[in-house]
Amino acid sequence: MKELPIANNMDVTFEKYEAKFKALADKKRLQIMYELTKRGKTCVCDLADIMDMAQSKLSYHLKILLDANLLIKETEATMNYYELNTKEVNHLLSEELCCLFRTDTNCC
Amino acid sequence: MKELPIANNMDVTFEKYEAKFKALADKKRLQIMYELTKRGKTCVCDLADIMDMAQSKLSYHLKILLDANLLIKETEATMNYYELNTKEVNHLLSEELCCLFRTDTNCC
DNA sequence: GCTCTCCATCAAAAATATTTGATATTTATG
DNA sequence: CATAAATATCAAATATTTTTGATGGAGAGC
Repeated sequence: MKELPIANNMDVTFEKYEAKFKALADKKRLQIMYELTKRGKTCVCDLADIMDMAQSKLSYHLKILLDANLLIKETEATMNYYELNTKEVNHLLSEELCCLFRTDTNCC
Repeated sequence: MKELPIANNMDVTFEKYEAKFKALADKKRLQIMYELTKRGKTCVCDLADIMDMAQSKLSYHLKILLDANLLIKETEATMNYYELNTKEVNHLLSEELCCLFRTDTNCC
């Protein structure tokens, strides 16, 4: 029976948050979050205009945010809509960051 | 006179948070934060033992956290002590993350 | 069925970040 | 003063992430 270092049971936790912070660790992705906070549910094509970003590049960044569970995706016909995963963002970020990346009733 | 895109005044903000989230976006660095949350002010040599990490590598990661203002550094003689920048961490992270990376009176 | 729009995915290239081992700096100690 | 301990920094090697342009699939309209 292999002994594990004490901190090892935390590894899964660290990995989980690593993924989430990695997703947030990019200017462009923060701007995507910001735009979605302001605009609510938005399709990729509109977002491509707003962000002035090549479509494949935008898809790449959206996927990273989606995989981190920071966004929610909905498909309607040929269009894909993305919106903020408010619950997850609120779980992660402070009240003070709400103006930027959170949508709350009692904030700001 | 050059016109700036509307979102440009936010760029500085996005860059600021990009740097902070980048610093948090690493398993090892999250573990450093965790250890410092538990232990308080700790010298690099002790941290190297705890983290089981080469000294130059540890210094590299500490510098990233320090540059992001997530840690505070104090020099005493030949030893360098690091501790959590509680204020900054609290400004960034949610209450729910306090058990891991925040030191608060009324938390957990 | 053909063509168009919307969007994800892929592979190659480019850019960044991390690791490693060596070296330099500072202070303490004999 | 010589040496040792603690730590930062540097440069080269690796590894990871991001960008780019091309390709393909799915639904809508003709």
